[in-house]
Amino acid sequence: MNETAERIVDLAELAIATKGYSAFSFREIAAHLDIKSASVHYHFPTKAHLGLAVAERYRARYEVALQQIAREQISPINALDVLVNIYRQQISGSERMTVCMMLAAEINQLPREIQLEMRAFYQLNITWLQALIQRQHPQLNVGAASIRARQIFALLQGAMMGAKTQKDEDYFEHAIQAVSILLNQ
Amino acid sequence: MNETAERIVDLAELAIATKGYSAFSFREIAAHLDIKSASVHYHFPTKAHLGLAVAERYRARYEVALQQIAREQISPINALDVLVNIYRQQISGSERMTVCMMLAAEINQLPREIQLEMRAFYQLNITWLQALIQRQHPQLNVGAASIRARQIFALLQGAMMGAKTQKDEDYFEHAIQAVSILLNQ
DNA sequence: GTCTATAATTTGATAGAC
DNA sequence: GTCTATCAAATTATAGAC
Repeated sequence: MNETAERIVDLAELAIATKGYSAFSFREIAAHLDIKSASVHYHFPTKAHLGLAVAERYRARYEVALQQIAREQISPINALDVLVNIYRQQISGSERMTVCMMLAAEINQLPREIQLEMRAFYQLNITWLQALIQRQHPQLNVGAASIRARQIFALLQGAMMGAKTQKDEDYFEHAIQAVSILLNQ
Repeated sequence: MNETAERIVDLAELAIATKGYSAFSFREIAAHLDIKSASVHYHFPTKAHLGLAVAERYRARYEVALQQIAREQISPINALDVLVNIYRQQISGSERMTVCMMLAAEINQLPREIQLEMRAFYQLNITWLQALIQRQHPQLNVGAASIRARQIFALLQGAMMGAKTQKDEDYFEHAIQAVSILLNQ
């Protein structure tokens, strides 16, 4: 992927995170780059291709970031804090939601490949959280840890959605206070 | 609002909950009623009017339902269970998300009036939950109860989003197990 | 209250020149 | 790799007949 393609994906990611997949357009991306929409089609033949590129890169980055956290061998509590911070940074100080939240909400409207990519993103987060929970509670079995992981991830997603809807970053901070409650249960 | 207008709002609500505000169209609603889109415009001059009608009715129904639960004087735990059930019923056995979740995700794209309506819907739920939490924990101050309310509501929203994204109703059931954990903290 | 007809705009996408 | 030009379709919305 060359530099222009990369910038197209950057802008598409921002547009998806802010307006959603249904509402963003090739012409809008093109205008930001001072080129024509036909040129965007040169790099990504269809909207589905561009959307998939955004989703794939988004997941790949999380995969790297999550592995990085795991390698640092910090405590589960601190590791979870780092993850929360990654999400916090995405939404703070802007109208942006996250790619994950927007594509999750629009799941029924997405091309199949992007749907699968989103499910993989969810699974990546859940699996990582599950391992973290088992480090914190070595006696817990996989099933119980997986359930706890879903609770924490749901909380995180809901916290972001509420904060953006209410335009109130405290909403996020208040909601995620429950993350450590759930981790330590 | 006459019968046709009511059915238009019904279909618009389903369309918004399934595809979102950006993606639903007057023609689609009209087709389901075997009329033309111009006739839909007779009942609701603009898309913003129709969207607002959906949001207002949605909130009004919750207002009634929540008051009803409060009147029944059941325990906070059981009352919370009834609320969870209302959300569960909306999403179970279909591709539907909830109106609240879809409009929350699309908040940046919505006409101002619908944005305000959505914030009011959030506030309605939070306030109700806060009162419920204070019944369960009479010693808790308002601020702490409000924070706990946000946690529970975030969890509920995230649980629905995850279940629909993963097409896995167990995701919802697993995630909302944390509701009682948070209530009893 | 519903229709036909249509305007004005936007969108995803393609053909072909440069 | 970007452009012009264009297509086909969809969208919100309005005018005016019935």
